[in-house]
Amino acid sequence: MAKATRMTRQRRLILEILRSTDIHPTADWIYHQARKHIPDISLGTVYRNLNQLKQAGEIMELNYGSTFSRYDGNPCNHYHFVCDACGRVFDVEMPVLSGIEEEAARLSGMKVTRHRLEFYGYCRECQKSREEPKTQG
Amino acid sequence: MAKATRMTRQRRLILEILRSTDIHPTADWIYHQARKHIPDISLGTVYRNLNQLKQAGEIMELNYGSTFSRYDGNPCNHYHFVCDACGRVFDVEMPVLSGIEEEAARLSGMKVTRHRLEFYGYCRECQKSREEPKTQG
DNA sequence: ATATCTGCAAATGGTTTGCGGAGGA
DNA sequence: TCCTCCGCAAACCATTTGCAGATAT
Repeated sequence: MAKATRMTRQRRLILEILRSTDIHPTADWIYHQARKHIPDISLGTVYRNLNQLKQAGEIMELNYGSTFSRYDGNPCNHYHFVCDACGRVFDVEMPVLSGIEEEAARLSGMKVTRHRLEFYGYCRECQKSREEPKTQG
Repeated sequence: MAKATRMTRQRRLILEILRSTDIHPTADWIYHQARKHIPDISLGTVYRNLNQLKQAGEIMELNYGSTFSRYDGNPCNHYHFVCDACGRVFDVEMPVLSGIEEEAARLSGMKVTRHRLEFYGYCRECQKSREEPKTQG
């Protein structure tokens, strides 16, 4: 049977923080937010709870090329856009592709249980800042 | 102007190793293969060249949830399957989705330059080993 | 009551980097 | 020639973990 878990102050706070933002924060950002409410919470506790919540299917861990993970409080599958310039992650309001997991399963012979789709490029802000300061060619 | 680069023995060997396998190896695996031909090659050199080749668009770095990266000698976009049990990465012979980057750009307002699609589940071998040793309920 | 969780701090481990010497163009 | 690259080894840094005390249930 599954191991029993406790809803501690720390775990509840971390989940609340993650559910109330859409910036896909890093563990460190969550840690600093959490310290505003529980000043002596430790970074280890943040990581332990993020892993526990992930295993429980309450949140998702995102790892898109950077040296650190970001976390998403929305556990339902959806797609992301990652800015190559600033590294920020945004949700893409696109309907989840239907039938694509079945197609991948048929083509590969694997048992497919989920899929992940990400887009890369430049976000609106970074597009702008690339246009303005015309560097000499 | 772009920085000049040299095709050293080490770089050529690393690219050859990566081009001649489809197992999407780790840096360490590449390092051990390379040592068979250049016994005193260093892991640092492997990493430096992998990064250089990646920047040159010759190879791709894959980071799918594990604590380490895997590398792909095929620089053209294609899709992958990652086994949740053994961690191995396989190519999926599925045509690249057309028009999806444009759709994401339209929906999000971002400048989309590329996308990545991954499937997760259990590979053929791991499906088998999950069926056989019936654990008692 | 007691097994899970916490804060603390040290350990881990994949990856990066500074250095002085080597070698590709 | 000379500038990029190499091997070596130490540094880096996000994440994990051992421990002893705290706490949710």
